Amino acid sequence: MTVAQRGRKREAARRGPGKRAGMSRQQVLDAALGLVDRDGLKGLTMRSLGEELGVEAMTLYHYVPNKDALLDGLVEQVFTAATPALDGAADWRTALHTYATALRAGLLRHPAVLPLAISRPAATPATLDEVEALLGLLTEAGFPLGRALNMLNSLAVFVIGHATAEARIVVGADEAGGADWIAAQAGGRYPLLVRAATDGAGTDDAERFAFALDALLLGFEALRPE
Amino acid sequence: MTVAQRGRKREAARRGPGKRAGMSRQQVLDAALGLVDRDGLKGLTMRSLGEELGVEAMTLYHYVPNKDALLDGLVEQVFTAATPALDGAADWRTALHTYATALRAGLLRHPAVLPLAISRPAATPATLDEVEALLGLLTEAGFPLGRALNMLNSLAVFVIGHATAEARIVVGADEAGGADWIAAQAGGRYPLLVRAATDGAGTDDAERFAFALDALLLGFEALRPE
DNA sequence: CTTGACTTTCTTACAGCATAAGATGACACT
DNA sequence: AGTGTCATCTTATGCTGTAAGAAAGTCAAG
Repeated sequence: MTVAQRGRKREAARRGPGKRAGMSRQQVLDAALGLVDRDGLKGLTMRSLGEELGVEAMTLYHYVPNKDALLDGLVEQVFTAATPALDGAADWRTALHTYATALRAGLLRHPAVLPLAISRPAATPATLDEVEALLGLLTEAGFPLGRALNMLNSLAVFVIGHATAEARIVVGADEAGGADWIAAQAGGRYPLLVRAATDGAGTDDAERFAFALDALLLGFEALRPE
Repeated sequence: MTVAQRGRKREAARRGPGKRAGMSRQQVLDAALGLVDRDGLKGLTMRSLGEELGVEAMTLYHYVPNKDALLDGLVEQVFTAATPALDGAADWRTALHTYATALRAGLLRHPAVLPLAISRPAATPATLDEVEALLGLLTEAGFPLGRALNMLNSLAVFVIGHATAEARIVVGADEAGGADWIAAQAGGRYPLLVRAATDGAGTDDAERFAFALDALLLGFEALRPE
């Protein structure tokens, strides 16, 4: 589509049927992720991905049963890369804090994939390892198993949700929802909102995340049995 | 609610150009929401929506500039309906609790729309009123304005994220991620996860939401200045 | 060295999608 | 009666995912 795309595309070298391009599912996923990062979700079509790899679109169906599976693979990919390695023993509070912070950072490296992430469960070996380890820490600390699981799930939802909200991926993005807009909506009806918008108060994403994360973990602590 | 929503499609009565069908943006949105509730996001096409309303697809472009705007309208619709009316003075804790609980319930009435909701900001009059009121409560309680805004945003993200995760809208849904699956993945590698899965521990969505909400609000309280 | 199965790729084709452009008729004013 | 504006339909275009099958390479067995 763009100049950049033409630059990146492999020289297609007019291959006939039978001539192998030598690909793997992993390469397909990598290329797809790159494409999504560059052109957004809408930029990922079987045709464009094929072009990226110097291959016809239908060839991809040999590595992936259909496009939905490709998207699932993308999410899996992102999660695996974003899941931090937990280095041994720490108290559960700092472990969860580290986990959440690293996960957020990792997810924000591929913002366009996030809308897919919330509705698709990603159970990769990496995440399972992580969850198991964290469950160990939490149960040791006195949380019942079910509650510990709830905590981890909530934390994951929390991080993914925040990351998704931060990366406002509005496809047809042409919004103008600033202070002026709010003020125009109804003059004196929203004094606090207008003040906040003009101040720029409460707009720092990282700060909001840090604050809310602290609050959540503090709340978990407060609700700990014993 | 409307005729279309009840599933009774209008008889298309072969209308010529110029013959009015007498519609409104609101009717279009209502029909679209009904269609999405019934057939899912993929079931909503301009053609199907037109058929639902007894009208050609292109006619819809008179009420909506393009499909993306239609989707935005859908989100707006759902949020407006889901935003609870806040009845006057209460302490901020219970106000936020009520707000979050009602919002979750409202959102879950249209699960298929939720994947759209996280990435699309919905600033409707109803939500603005609500936010302004809650901001009032929070600043009165001693929270700085920026922090109060952060709290509300985080709470919204929290609720939307939870609701979206609850309504697992995997389009090509054919997962089997139960205890057996986890066990099969790696025999004794995930003892806690397997135990949780077989127990069914930590699987109640409503309970998880209630618990995490309590934790978050408790954390907010703990981080309150003064 | 030939044969035949299997794998990977390409080719062609189709139905469905959003939507651009413009024709058509009906109503509200003048 | 004439004119303009609005709501609708008609037609057409270039996308999309993917089904079906042909072609060419690789490889194992006879």
